[in-house]
Amino acid sequence: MQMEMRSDLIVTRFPPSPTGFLHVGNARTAIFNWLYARRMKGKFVLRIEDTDIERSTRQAIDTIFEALEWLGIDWDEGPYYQTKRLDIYNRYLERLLDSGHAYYCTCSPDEITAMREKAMATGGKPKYDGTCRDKELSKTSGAVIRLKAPLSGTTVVEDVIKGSIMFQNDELDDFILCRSDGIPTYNFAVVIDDMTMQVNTVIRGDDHVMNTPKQILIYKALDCPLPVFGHVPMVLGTDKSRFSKRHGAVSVSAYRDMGYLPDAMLNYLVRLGWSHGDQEFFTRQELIEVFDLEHIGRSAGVFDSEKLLALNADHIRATPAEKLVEPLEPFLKRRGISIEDSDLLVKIIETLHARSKTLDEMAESALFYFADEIEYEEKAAKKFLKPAVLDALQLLLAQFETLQSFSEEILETAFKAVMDQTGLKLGKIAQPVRVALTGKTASPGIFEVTAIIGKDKVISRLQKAIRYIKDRED
RNA sequence: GGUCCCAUCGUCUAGUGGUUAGGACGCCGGCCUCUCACGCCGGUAACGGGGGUUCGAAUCCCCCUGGGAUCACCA
Repeated sequence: MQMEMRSDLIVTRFPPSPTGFLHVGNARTAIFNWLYARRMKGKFVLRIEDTDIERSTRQAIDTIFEALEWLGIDWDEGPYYQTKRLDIYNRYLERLLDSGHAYYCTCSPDEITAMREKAMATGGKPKYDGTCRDKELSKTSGAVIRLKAPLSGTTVVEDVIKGSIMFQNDELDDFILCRSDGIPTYNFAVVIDDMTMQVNTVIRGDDHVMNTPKQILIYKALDCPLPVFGHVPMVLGTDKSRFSKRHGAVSVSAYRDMGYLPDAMLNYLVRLGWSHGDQEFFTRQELIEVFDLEHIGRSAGVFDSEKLLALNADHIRATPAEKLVEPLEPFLKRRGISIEDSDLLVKIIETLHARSKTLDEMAESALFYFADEIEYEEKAAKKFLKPAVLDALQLLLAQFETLQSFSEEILETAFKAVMDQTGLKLGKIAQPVRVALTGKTASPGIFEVTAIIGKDKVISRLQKAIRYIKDRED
């Protein structure tokens, strides 16, 4: 094979077909390709495989772009669209026809089906029988173009992940390169695209291994150097079948909407099927620095949403509160809350930081800070808003009313004073106050909560609690 | 069914002939503590089966079993 002087620049690609949302499994192969390109200081190209005109939609394309953008995956070249490259495919088709590596076939779909069924019935392989292979037909409308594939010998896929995989050529048949409507088929378009886009590293899903020998045959017919192939194992659901809707959320956007951080998603998806010793947590930058193809595993992996959730919590915790303001906003807005004071929001986030596994959960937990009126959880009120704490609450209210500053330190001394006066321990006072201020039995620290809610609201919430207790006393 | 791939705790995995088989998620205890979390400490749990090779196999070979992928004018 002729080796022209090509640079050793690594070129990878991600070629989604726009027939739906971005599936996490596809996202993972996109991530592998992207990370490898970044790691190798190479190039990552995006290509839209829209030759299935029936099922491809503009909306799907936009959804995929959005999901990639959210994940922080950027591309250096493209997006290319296969439907805009028809003339390029035709040029190579001509070349194959001229060199005798391809031929026109006029067998009808019905005839093909018939020969396939016949072969099945007689125990043979359901392949095209080569009826038109040597007829040297010329172009006619309705004809397809087939590859004149070798009848014997072997084709070996040197896979960087799986090792070498050998196929007998007689298992393959003269598959179609170009459909009767002039649109190239997947296997042909992929090869021409990868070739002309200088893609030299093809990392893709396991489900493509059976296509690879066919594609290699096309490369060879064109006398072109082969790219490096690497087939990554599939993502499975808990029942070990291909990860799909019935297992739960499968689209990247769904996880975005549930309040996952893109870096957590990235981290999880990469770690599913790739490892770096015992390390579990990776920042985006770390991944770019250490990702490699050698440590991609050979076996399929089950998508574990529990682990993703835990990892998301880790990433939330590792993100400074200021950086969470923007991503959190949509989740607040969804609950009718819009924040003009981002300093306040930072303080709020700091109290929820270690307590939230998702942004959605964080927004939900933050609700009491903004409420005009606190609704008590029934059990909480019943357990803590009792006459026995009335004195303490009233004393605390009196303390608060005299306070000029509402800092955590000063608040703490106010609580101390009430503890001394009543002889109650902090826990006995903090819980009723917590219910009064948040409506719940669990919340961030009582001093920070009190400080953030602020004097006016704290006083009115305390007054409401006192009234509540008195009302029930009667 | 043909072809191809895969096989370590429930799950993600480390491991590349000699380890008390390690880590993480989950789960179960404990500590911390104003609640809930976080954090910390501890525990639970795995080499699918059978043959080889070898002084010695999770590691190498074969068979079986089990799982998965794919067999289109879809990608």
